[in-house]
Amino acid sequence: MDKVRVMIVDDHEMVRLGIKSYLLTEDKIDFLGEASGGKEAAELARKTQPEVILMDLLMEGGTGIEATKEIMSFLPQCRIIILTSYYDDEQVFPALEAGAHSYILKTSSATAILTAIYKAAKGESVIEPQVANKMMTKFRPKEKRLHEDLTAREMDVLQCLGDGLTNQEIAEVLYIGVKTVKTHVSNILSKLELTDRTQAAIYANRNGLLRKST
Amino acid sequence: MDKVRVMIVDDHEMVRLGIKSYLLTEDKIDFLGEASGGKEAAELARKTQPEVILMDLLMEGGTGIEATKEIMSFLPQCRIIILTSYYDDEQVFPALEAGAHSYILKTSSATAILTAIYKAAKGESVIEPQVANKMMTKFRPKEKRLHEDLTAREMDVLQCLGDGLTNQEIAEVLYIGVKTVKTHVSNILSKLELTDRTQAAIYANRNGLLRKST
DNA sequence: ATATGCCTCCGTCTCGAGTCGGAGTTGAAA
DNA sequence: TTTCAACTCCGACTCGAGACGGAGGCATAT
Repeated sequence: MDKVRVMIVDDHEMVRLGIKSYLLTEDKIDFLGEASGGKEAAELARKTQPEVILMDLLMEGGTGIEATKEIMSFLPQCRIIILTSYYDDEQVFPALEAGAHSYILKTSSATAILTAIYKAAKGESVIEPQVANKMMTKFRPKEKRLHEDLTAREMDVLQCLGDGLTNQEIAEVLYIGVKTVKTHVSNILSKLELTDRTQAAIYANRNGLLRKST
Repeated sequence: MDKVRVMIVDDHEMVRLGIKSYLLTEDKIDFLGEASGGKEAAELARKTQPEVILMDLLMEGGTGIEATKEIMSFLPQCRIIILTSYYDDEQVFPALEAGAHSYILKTSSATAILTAIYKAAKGESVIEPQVANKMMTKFRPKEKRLHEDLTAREMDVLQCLGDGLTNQEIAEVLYIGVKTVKTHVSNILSKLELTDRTQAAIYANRNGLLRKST
């Protein structure tokens, strides 16, 4: 069997150093190079055509998700292993949707990561048990992303609710009548299956649906 | 000048590898060893008497805070540099109170970390600008921890508010009358300088004041 | 041309939320 | 013992919230 062609993407120089120093001691690994950001990663992947990419999720200037999508678009046979620090990351799903192949934690031992690389090269997925649990809990259809049924205007109102504004205040912010605000609020509560504005405010806060100007 | 005696504490094997591989190339660094947890760190520190310790904040089985406290108790002249992944960490203050000397992010370059080590050895502190900003925002007296004026019972009610319960539901949960709940809610709004339960619910959610059973 | 969906607004009605003032109980501190 | 803070409860009052039904304007799709 040939060497496995691997590249690393991570904005933490230390993490790159750590992985690299380990990979270089393995004679079945062909270390192609490293990148510190999404754009750089795509370029490097285009040049070196890796079989496996170790990709950090959280990077400054664009997440690993976008990089994953881009790379998958021109290198679909490439196996991308997501490396992340926390298992309660909200980005597990987007990552897997983007085409990530495995999802492992940085707390894993170096040997576990090596194993993941070899498995990925053979087409096998590696998902941490902790991450798998999160996935299962997220798969309940109800609580998933209920607010995507909202219209644009309703989203505006919901964001105001998340800031604790009264109907009157919302009306002033959005330049509409109080009655109109009430209509929107009623529709929001109905669509989100909630009973009052307080629960809507909590929903907005827990799902990060807030105005930027806050 | 003598070599700087340094040890590493981190439960991520890769991070230890990365830092170690870098430190070993520096001839002004005397690398004493590494530990993966708080207890192990304290033992190693006792044996090797390091001048500088690079300590991860988030570790399985006890945070770096406790380890920092323990080490400072028998090695007060030791400079402990906290290494963390995120700057919005709630543990900045506890860490500094525990005796941490510097607070830098893992996103820092390897050279920046080296600089921090040398500065720490000379007694200088290094605080990331992002962390410093967080500190400043936390220091504003108003918005600081306004909810610590609340009584125990009021905290109970606030936690229920944070879950979106009505007065009636809160009364049932806490085995008290609705009127009593109203009294508590009024006092809470007054103490937190808010106008209605919705804002209280937002406050509770943004400050992590929620019931564990949720 | 008709239909559909969204945004806007109106009036009415009910009900929970919140304020205000007052009051009894307990337990701990002075 | 007295004092004080916290928890509890009451009644009466005001007001915003939310439900419900109805309606017109406007854009897009069919």
